[in-house]
Amino acid sequence: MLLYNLGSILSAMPRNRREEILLAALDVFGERGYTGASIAAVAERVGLSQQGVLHYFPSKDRLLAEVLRLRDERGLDVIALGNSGGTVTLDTISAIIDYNRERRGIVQSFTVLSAESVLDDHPAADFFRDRYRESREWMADLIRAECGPDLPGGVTPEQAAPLLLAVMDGLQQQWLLSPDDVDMPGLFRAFLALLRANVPPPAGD
Amino acid sequence: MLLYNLGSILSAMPRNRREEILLAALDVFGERGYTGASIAAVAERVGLSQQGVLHYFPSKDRLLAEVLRLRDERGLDVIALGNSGGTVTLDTISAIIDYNRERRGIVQSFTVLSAESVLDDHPAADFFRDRYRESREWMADLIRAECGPDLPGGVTPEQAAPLLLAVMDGLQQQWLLSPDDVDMPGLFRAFLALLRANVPPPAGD
DNA sequence: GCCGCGCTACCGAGTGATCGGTAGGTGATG
DNA sequence: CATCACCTACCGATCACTCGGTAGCGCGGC
Repeated sequence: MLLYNLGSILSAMPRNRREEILLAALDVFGERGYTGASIAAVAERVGLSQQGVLHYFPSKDRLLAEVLRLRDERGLDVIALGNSGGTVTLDTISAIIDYNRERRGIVQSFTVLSAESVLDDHPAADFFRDRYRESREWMADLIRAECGPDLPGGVTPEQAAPLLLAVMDGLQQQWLLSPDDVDMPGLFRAFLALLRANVPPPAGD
Repeated sequence: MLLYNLGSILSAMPRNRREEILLAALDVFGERGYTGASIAAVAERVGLSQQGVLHYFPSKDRLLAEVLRLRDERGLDVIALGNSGGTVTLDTISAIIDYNRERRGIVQSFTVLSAESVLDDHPAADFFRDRYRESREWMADLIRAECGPDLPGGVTPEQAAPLLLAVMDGLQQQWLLSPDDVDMPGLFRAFLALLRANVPPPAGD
């Protein structure tokens, strides 16, 4: 579910130490997972001591929270940026996935963190639970607007929405493991083709 | 020691220590992830010392490897169980997902471990990479056998296979976070309906 | 029958490394 | 003189893993 989370934010030069740390932390979380990551590793990446990082963020949990908050704040801009002025469509999302293929680190960070969040008492659980809920609603609206209320096979937009998010997540998972075997953008477009297939409704109507 | 005898009397199925450890490890890995899990936690769950566990499995990596092997065996059992003697179909997979809903711990273990495997140098990376590759081929065959070579929207079975696996994984992710909001089996069947939208339902039976 | 011998199944104690986090300081800037 | 930025030093906990045992069991020899 890497929708808001595009990489363009990260390529920008960090303005201050705080932000520098947040960017490094996102990288490290993506490489080792939240549990496996250490504050010291983040510190090393920005040329600080571990306590230097703790000066800006009082705990590892808070650091994670701020990393996620940063993506939330900035990510919405990116979608607006992706199709300047127009409405978001399924093709916009498709374009985002195209772009994601070149930002493996970011994809991995969010895939890892969201998957890890299902662990017992994980500090990011609420974040991702809310995020999925919002995304499902948003996607259902988007699908209905584009495909109408009736999808092939009698599927509803409310059903298609979690399926679409699942496809995004699942494809990222497979792509991260075998980038050469899995054509993530092509497969996502194939899924869109399933949604948009013109199939005569089974019975009357 | 009398304790051993007592233990085997109390447990319904007197399994050996190795297997006991593997089952406990699967649980612990599912709850804390591989990185976050400790050998000591596994040991405590089976009433051994940490060194007792290391007596059976020389390292944490090896323990993980054996756990995954066990899970694969069990998974095959479930498939065989789901349709005794017959060929595996998409509905068989659907039945497995029904069954999985009542086995949250197992689903979580496997979801967490597979997601974690995309981390750099993760010991389960090869396992899951191979497993996905095999599953994609197997699923493509299965879809072709059931839906023919042409799916709605011009999608091929080779495209539908990774999509189906992605849907399974992604739905598990959402379901684990919000079990009450996500009807995993129903949504999976909705995806199957998308795949079968233009094929007439099989006659007979 | 019982005695030693090797084998399995563990455990207690400890290794060095690393973890997240605290306490208290220093030096530069204002 | 105060505040910020960041440090050294340290803490207790925990990590995977090693070492060196010991207790019980089966087995062969006498």
